[in-house]
Amino acid sequence: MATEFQKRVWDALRLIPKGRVTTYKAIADHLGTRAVRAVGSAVGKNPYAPEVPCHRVVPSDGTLGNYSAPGGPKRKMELLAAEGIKVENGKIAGFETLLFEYERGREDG
DNA sequence: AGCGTGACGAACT
DNA sequence: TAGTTCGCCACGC
Repeated sequence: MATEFQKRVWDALRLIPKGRVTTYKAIADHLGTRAVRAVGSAVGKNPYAPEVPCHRVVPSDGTLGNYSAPGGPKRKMELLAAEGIKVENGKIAGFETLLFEYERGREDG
């Protein structure tokens, strides 16, 4: 079994719509933490790989980042391509456009 | 309880 | 623009 923190992360990944991508920063902020490291670490420990779209998570840099799964970042790129997300030169095509953000109940905009 | 590491981020040089 | 460094929180030993 995993810790509560990890479950928070994996649950957040499931909120990512298909054909979209999010950033570790967004998740970290969504969880209320500032350590994107802790998030990435939890994502990497994601045992529900096919159930949790960990491949839809990318750094704020717009790059693929890393991938612990058997295949490496290359496999991650193919997974994104299967979602309709194209990757060029190891970076997300239209990253800022496909970027998905979590709602925080903001009303001021 | 303390030290080192990690699927990152932002600032500095 | 590119490379390097510190900080962050949680996990494992």
